[in-house]
Amino acid sequence: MKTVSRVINGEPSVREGTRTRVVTAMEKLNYRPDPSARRLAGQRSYEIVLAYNNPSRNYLMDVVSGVLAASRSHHYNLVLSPITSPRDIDEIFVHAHPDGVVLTPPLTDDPVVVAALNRRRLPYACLSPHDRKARIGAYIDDAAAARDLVLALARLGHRRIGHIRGARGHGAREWRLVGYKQALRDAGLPYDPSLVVDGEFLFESGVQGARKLLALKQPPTAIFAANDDTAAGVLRAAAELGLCVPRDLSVCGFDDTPVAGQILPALTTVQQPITEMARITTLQLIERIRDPKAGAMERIDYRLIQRESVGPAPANSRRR
Amino acid sequence: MKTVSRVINGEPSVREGTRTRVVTAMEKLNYRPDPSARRLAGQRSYEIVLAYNNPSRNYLMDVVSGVLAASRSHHYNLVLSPITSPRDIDEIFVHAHPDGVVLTPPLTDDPVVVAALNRRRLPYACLSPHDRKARIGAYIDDAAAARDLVLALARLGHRRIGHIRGARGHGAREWRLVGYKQALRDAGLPYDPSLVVDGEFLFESGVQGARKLLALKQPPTAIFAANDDTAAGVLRAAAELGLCVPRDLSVCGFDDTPVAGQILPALTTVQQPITEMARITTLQLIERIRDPKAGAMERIDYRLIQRESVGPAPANSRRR
DNA sequence: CTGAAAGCGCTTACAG
DNA sequence: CTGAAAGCGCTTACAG
Repeated sequence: MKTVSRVINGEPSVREGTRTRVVTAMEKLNYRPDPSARRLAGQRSYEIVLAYNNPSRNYLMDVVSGVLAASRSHHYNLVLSPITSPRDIDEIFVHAHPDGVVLTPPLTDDPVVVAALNRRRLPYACLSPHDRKARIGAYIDDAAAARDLVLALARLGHRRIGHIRGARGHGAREWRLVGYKQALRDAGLPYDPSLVVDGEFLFESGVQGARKLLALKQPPTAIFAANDDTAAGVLRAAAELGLCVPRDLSVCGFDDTPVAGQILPALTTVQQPITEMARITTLQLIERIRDPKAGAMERIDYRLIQRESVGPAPANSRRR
Repeated sequence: MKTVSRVINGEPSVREGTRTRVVTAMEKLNYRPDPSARRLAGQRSYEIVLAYNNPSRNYLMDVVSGVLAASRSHHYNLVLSPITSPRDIDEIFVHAHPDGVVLTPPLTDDPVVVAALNRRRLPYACLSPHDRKARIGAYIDDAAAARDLVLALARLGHRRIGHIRGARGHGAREWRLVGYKQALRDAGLPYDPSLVVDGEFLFESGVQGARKLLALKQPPTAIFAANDDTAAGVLRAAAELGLCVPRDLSVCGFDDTPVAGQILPALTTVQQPITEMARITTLQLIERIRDPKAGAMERIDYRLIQRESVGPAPANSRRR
């Protein structure tokens, strides 16, 4: 019995001949280990919780695909845990006794959540956290991507470039602002705080933010929205004001969600491979479950996507 | 022991006083039944599989929310099962031994899938199937909703109304065409097959379909797209042709996805409460798991959403 | 490297 | 209505 168990779980100390005989017999009998029995006897759940409170459906489904792929390939089950409030992080454990947790932003940087996990000594991995040190998971270099985007605007002659920020608590909010400022420095443009307004990664914050920016005495000729939904809101506000994009105003987003390619004009944006990032994050978690010292924070490549929403700065603005 | 088990599982034959004593003790000890042990001893998984092959992320996440809500409230776990090919329906059972399955379109009407489930005598419920008889689950009256939409176009003076259909295999594709034809009859308009083109519920099919329709000798003045993504594609094609919506062309979609309210112009569409429908569908499944004769097919209400993409028919078209 | 025993924490008959 | 026994199908020590 123990020998068969060893073969199933890929443990050492089984002679090759014995292993082969066991595997052959398993195939012949079409034997599948009973998950419930393994869990009960082994005192582990083989469950991975995906904790989320991110409202974006597109983002979440891409994450789910990646987590699912990684967990299945290692015989883990996925348990979805929408977190209504970070204080309710413990409600996870009512529905599951997971072997590990995958955190999505902004839960990745929520002190209450992280403390609860640490207290239980439960392994966890983070997708796109703000704080990348002492964490395992995956991320893209948001700052570099934002810098590339804004630098491209500057090269097209834009001198006043607005930024509508992401939602508080999201690491991406901070890193994308860092990249924005870096690009201004690199392009020799001044940093004007009035050109940076708050946002929430939502369509509505794009509308509000753009209205505020475009009402300035010296309005921007380009707006870098923290994500595509926000950028879509900017397009809406621009249309309301009778501005033509990109002739009168350049706009860029971030994420390359489906809407980015479908909206008019199509958005220049940054593509991040969310499914792949989620898969890698989950793989790190699984390594850590096996060995508390294993797992790393992996950097994943992003890609700039050039579409219709960006053009040269209006001629009159250049003369200023 | 048996008595406690009865209390936990809400079974009869426990004196009220005894029940209270058990419940009090459970709370005092913060006792939670071990799911693995229940599964092993009870020979059931307490798992519900959500099977899907629908590419729309928005739709799927709404479905997940509803299925999750219903299954949690009845102590079931949700297992996500993306079905690459209907022939691979059996791959579900590699990862789970579910007590029941929730089917989403177009799997709801896939004969291979349904046959596999019947063969295993596994309870299942359907969300928006084409065939509503002999099924349990939830649906909206797609035909009535489509009829309302198209009738509204006719009342605005449109006499040539195009339709871009949904994807093959989806019940909604058929029912929405039924409603379209019904509206034409009700409005006394002829049915012209050249005004109905194929589609796949995708942005790209909207672009292609609209190009085809607008290239007709007598092009339509209004297009009813089978869903919002398709309608977004229609807007794109219209813009390419220099047509102004709704002045030159009226467009309506279906589903009221986020893009419907964000696109320019915002789409007139039908809102269906997908999360609620998924919740009800799962509840039907849970009833059927308990009793093979229980469960029903519930009709859920839809709502017409009037926005900017629909207007009166162009004056010259009325003179025809 | 392999086998026999004990036990994971419940549910299911079954006896009272 | 309640209790004691057996068993669900594995894994974990432990002996050889």
